[in-house]
Amino acid sequence: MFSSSPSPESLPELFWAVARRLRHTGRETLAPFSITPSQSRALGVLAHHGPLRLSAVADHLRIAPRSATEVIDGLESLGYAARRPDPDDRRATLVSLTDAGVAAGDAIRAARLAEADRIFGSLPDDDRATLDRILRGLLQ
Amino acid sequence: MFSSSPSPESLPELFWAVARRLRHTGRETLAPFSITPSQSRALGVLAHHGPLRLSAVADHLRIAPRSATEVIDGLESLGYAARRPDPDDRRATLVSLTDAGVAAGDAIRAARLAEADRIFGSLPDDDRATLDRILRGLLQ
DNA sequence: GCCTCATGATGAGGTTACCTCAATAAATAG
DNA sequence: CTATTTATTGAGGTAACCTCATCATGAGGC
Repeated sequence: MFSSSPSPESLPELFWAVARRLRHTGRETLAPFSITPSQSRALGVLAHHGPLRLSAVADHLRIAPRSATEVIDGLESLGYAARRPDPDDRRATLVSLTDAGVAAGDAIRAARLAEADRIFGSLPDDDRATLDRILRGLLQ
Repeated sequence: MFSSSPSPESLPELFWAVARRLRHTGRETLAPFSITPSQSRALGVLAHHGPLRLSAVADHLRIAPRSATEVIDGLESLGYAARRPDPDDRRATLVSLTDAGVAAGDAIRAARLAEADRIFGSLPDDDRATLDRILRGLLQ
């Protein structure tokens, strides 16, 4: 059905080929939790920072505030997050994880760790360290 | 407006941070051509393979045939591609690049090369080779 | 030649993850 | 007290995919 893909010849192409593979296994990791990638990112942010305003969630996810509303809507309908008014500012809404949300966050984190290990764990230690160093360099 | 991003602590996170940067500069590279990334991919495929059936384009892009129809619609409305009936099969449509399409393809290719050089060219030669080797390993 | 089944493209309609712009309410500065 | 700013959300839009149904054509069996 699909043409055989030629092995990528330039670094960007190679990089994107690996990204595609990572995205694919990432989707598989998330599938059992029936959570979307962006919801899982938001869940991670809330697990890490505790209750946040919607605008703060948007900030951390680097998306528009309006988009954070949607992501949190999703998490709320899954029973993983809850909104409550910010006692300090009646315009604002605080989002926090429910117990189920915390549990899901832990499970997803564990699954992600296993996934990372499955993919990057195949590399020898020094390659992992080198990859880390080079990628960090590409980030400036 | 945005929170300062913490430096990623795991390889996948690091990888995605680099991907985000690459995607961003990729968008900037493509912007002057007012072509979308998927249209540019299709243009590349047509430049490389010559006239193709829509289904073959879909194959190379690894998308559903129906989606190739849309991408080619876009390229056609930009004046970069043209449809004509396949003389060998009256069900099929051949897509080929117009002169403008070929020119745009060349310009985009050059811009992409410059972009890759700007990003990966900052690495020392041996790092580039090592990155190439490690990424290839991650592809299996 | 006719019938059935496979194939190529596309219409209709859906999804995800974003976006902008406008509205509303509440806070704050002058 | 008024003007401006801020926090969230409704309305509506986009890109890049998808599936399913439709329609024409091609190809094989008899």
